[in-house]
Amino acid sequence: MANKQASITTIATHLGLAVSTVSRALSDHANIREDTKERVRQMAIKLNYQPNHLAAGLRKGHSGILGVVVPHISGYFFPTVMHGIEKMASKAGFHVMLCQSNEDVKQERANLKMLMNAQVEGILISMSSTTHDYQHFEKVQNKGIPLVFFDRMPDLPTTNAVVLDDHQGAFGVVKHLVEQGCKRIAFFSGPQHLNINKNRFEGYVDALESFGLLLDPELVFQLPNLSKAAGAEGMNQFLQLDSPPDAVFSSYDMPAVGALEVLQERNIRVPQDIALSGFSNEPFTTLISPRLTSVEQRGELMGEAAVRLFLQMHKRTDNYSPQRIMLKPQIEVRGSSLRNLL
Amino acid sequence: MANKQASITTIATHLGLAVSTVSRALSDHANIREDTKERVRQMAIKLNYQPNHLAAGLRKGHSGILGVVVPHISGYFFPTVMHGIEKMASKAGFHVMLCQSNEDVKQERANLKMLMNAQVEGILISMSSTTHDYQHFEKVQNKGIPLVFFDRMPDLPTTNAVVLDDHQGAFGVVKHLVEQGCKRIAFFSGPQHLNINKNRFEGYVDALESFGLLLDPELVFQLPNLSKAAGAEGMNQFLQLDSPPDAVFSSYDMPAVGALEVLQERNIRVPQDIALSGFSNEPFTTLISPRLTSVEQRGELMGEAAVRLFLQMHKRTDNYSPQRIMLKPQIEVRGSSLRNLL
DNA sequence: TTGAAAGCGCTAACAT
DNA sequence: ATGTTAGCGCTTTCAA
Repeated sequence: MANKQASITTIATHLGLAVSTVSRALSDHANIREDTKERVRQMAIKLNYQPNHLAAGLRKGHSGILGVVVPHISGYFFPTVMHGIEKMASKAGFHVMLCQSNEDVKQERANLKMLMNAQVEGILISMSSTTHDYQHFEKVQNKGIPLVFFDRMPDLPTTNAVVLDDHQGAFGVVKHLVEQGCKRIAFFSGPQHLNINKNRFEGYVDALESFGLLLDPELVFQLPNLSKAAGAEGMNQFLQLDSPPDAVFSSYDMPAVGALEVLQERNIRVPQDIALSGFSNEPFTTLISPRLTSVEQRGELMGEAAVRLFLQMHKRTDNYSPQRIMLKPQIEVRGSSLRNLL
Repeated sequence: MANKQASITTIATHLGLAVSTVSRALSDHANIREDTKERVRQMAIKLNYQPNHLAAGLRKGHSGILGVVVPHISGYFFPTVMHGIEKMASKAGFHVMLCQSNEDVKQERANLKMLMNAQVEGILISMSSTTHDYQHFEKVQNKGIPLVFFDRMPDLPTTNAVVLDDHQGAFGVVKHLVEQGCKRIAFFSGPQHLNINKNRFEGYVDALESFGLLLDPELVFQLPNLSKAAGAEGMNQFLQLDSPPDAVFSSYDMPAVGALEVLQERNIRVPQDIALSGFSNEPFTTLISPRLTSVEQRGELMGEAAVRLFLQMHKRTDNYSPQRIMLKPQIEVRGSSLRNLL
């Protein structure tokens, strides 16, 4: 029962007007008589006219589309960021085109290419974890398409990005643990080539130094992945040490749960014997017992800020000095690390 | 440093060929000499040519874009579905354009309009909870644009949809609870105008009847929202009854956690005194203690199936008889409801 | 205030 | 095997 698509031309013919007049009437151009506008609007409704963005975009030279590439649409963090992006973008009149790289550089490259073909006016991207060279990013920038990274970014002088201050987040957690009387603070670390993990680790190291604690390599566990099992493995390893830690700070929440389960099985008290903290503030942190101390990543804010940065770059096409926006993390102290309950 | 966009015309001029030849060469048309193709390809690379999808779409009369509308990009379920959608759509060569309605009909209408303007070739949508009239859906269908609902759908004869068999899921949970020896099974119900909640409730009711249990209205609590607090409220209400339930089945996971916390505070044992089940199988169900029995919703599968259904409809533009795909739920039995541990 | 006409980049008849 | 040409639906000079 498909109606034939009504176009501006259709309206024009029906009304005995020129297409240009109709076009202007529809975009509320000043030099069109009000009654003409009204007639056009009525006819548009009558014919169920829908503007064709493709045609308008082609003619005007911009598509009104904003491209987004995430490593994956799952878990808690990325959807939250996307929520912020979509909200802000649609408010600014942009359509969001979404891709996932599945943590694979090849797909990431394909995604960027495809988005450029779709004539997006900008791309917001969080790098895949397998991305080590950045030529595909340069290609985008060379085309003059604003490229904004969020959360995961390459460390280049040309990088525009919105990131969490992971260093400060990690530093703050360690500070808190020290205040709770912890002296041997262990660390679960993620893959170091991602800026976020590097910064979390450095925040941990710097905090130890600041508070006069030694960095013991035995107390740093490289997570093979970000699962509960990985955390359990790390925890078991720590417990075999001659002098086990009195706190474990995990770069991610899920491994912290793995650690917690190991501790509960062995009847080691949390936080009294070993305090625990994660990072990301996933919703489940408040559902487990004890509740898990963690660092809020401000995903929605991050998404909004990324769009805002894009909008800035979009305005000034002249040479624009790269900008990095650092969001302040917020440490959510909960039962897993809070010893002084009074 | 923005390169001037190279077009097919640019390539043609550089090579002294006609645009049509270049166009054909690039799409690997049979009637073009191999060496010509090669020259064109080389020049395309040299000039850093990127095809313009807008132009191609306009000319060919289809955009290669698939529109998706979700109530919100947050929580666990919708991102999971989107993951499946994006995966499948990109495999089929479609770009995904994403909107959220924020559970607001007005925004939902605006989203559909916008997607139609963007000339999407189909729309996958999960209805907002405030949608009660369906005219905007009919508009889409009248334009001949395939419209596929997932999870939340209007009950119309024209509805194409992929949904979970919520009735069967709920029935199965009650059956399991009965098998665990529960006799007074209470229910947390969601807003009844959404098909999913209606079906879950009916599954509960039908199961009670099947197993010879009476439906006691006192044991049905209408959730004011889907929060932990709502579940706690319902649980407290049940506990004040003269004869409280020995099982609570919540239409959603989060309220079940609220109920669990109330029970733990009062030292009521789960599952021995009161068994508990949720619905949705959110990741946190395996992180809390006891682990929460729940119903897996197959989000990724649902997304994939929705795209597949769209692809079917897309092929046959002739009159297509509406199809509804029912995904089989899977009941994940866990500690919160498992009494016979041997 | 309105109209005529060109053209965005591409594809697809229809030539040759 | 390649070229010529028209046109997708829209915006925007330029002209009236």
